[in-house]
Amino acid sequence: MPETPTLHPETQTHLAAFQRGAVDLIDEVELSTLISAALHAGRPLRVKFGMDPSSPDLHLGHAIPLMTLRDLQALGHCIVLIVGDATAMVGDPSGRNKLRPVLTREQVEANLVTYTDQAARVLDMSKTEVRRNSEWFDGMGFEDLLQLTTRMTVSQMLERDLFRRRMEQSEPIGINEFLYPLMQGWDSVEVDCDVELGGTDQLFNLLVGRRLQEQKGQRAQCVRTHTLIDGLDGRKMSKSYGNAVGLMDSARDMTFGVMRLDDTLMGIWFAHLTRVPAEEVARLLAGHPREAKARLAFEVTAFFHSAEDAEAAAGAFDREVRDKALPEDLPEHSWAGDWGQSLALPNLIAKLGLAPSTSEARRLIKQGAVRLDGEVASDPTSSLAEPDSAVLLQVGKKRFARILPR
RNA sequence: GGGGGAAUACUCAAGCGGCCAACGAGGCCAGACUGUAAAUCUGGCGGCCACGCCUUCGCAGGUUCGAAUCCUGCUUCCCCCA
Repeated sequence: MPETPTLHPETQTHLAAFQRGAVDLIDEVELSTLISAALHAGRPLRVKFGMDPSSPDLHLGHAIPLMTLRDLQALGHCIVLIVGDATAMVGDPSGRNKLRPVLTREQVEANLVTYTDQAARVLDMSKTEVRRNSEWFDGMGFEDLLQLTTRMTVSQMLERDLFRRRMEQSEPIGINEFLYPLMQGWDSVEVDCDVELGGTDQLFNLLVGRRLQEQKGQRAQCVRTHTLIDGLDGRKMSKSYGNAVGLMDSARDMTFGVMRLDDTLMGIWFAHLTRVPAEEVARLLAGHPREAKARLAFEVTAFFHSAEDAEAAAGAFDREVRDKALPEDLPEHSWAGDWGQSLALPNLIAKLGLAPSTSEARRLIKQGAVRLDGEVASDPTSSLAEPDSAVLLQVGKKRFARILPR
């Protein structure tokens, strides 16, 4: 980013908060003017951020913009969180090549609660303005809707690469999906937005806001996009890929999760999810990757939990994974009455939930993944007799159970 | 309104009427190796009272000794023309 030496230092500080981690910043000059004007007038900027009410489980990918919003909040700006309850009934086409399922109002409300609970781990919700866009869309009549649609043409819509791609691949595009960018843009008009934040996949939608505001005679909002963070394995982070670390995860899960991160992604994670100074990050990355990652895991975990919890989790990781010791809180199961004198090993494993089916359990046994008191049990036809003392059953590296006598 | 296509396991995607629990890829699981990963190598991925049995290829029927493969109807989607 080119420094602009003529800026007032305070303006510079505020601008830096927007710049940090930004991919697109439209337009930087506009924004710095806006900032200094706001500072001068002693008014906060209205920074809009739309939540996606269709996926209530937040993960670290979602934390990236929230961290920025947090910084802005600390600088005194006003965060306007838009709950797209009206848009949710349209279905956001972003990032999906398929039509999205449409949500009901009830689902949206339920998701909103979960969402804000989670966002509160990063943001000060008491200082956050939460608006539902049904506030203005519910009252809109058919004529107003038509008016809205006249503001853009089909070819303008098709500029969006996602739509174009879907056209080319003969995949369906619902007419309602064209409404989505318009609605999102209209939100900006309604809340008199100064700056809108969104993922890089949102750029098109964000720019529609500029267009609509100008058409309505408002000052066009500035737009700032952030990286969509990759998941642990480099693919887009998503719960459905199982490569995500959730914001509500326990300190332990968070630490263990981050430690699974691909080495090459550590730099990005440091930059976006921690506020460790850049020089220090560089130093860490130059050192042993394991140390760097341990630090990353600590920073992230400590932020969402506490330094103590993070340390404890790090300790557990070292013991259990590095030193291959047993976890401290092994699930314990007593020998059940209806298991008889002895039970076939595959069935036992399935009953304890260590494998989804006896068939799967058999495979695991054949592959040498199962240990009884540390001894590999590789015969799927073997069975375990009711024990007189605790027996340790291990399936793979992560699944354990202690079987106790009745 | 007319015409032409498509529906297969988590995803993508093969599949001559028998040799199909169904090629392949991704993904996932396990083992080895490691710095926790990644990469690499190996094996596996419907279920069960398990050398056998049962249920799968959009849904419902039918033809056949035998169907994911043929026929009929239905449902959903896509494309083209109007």
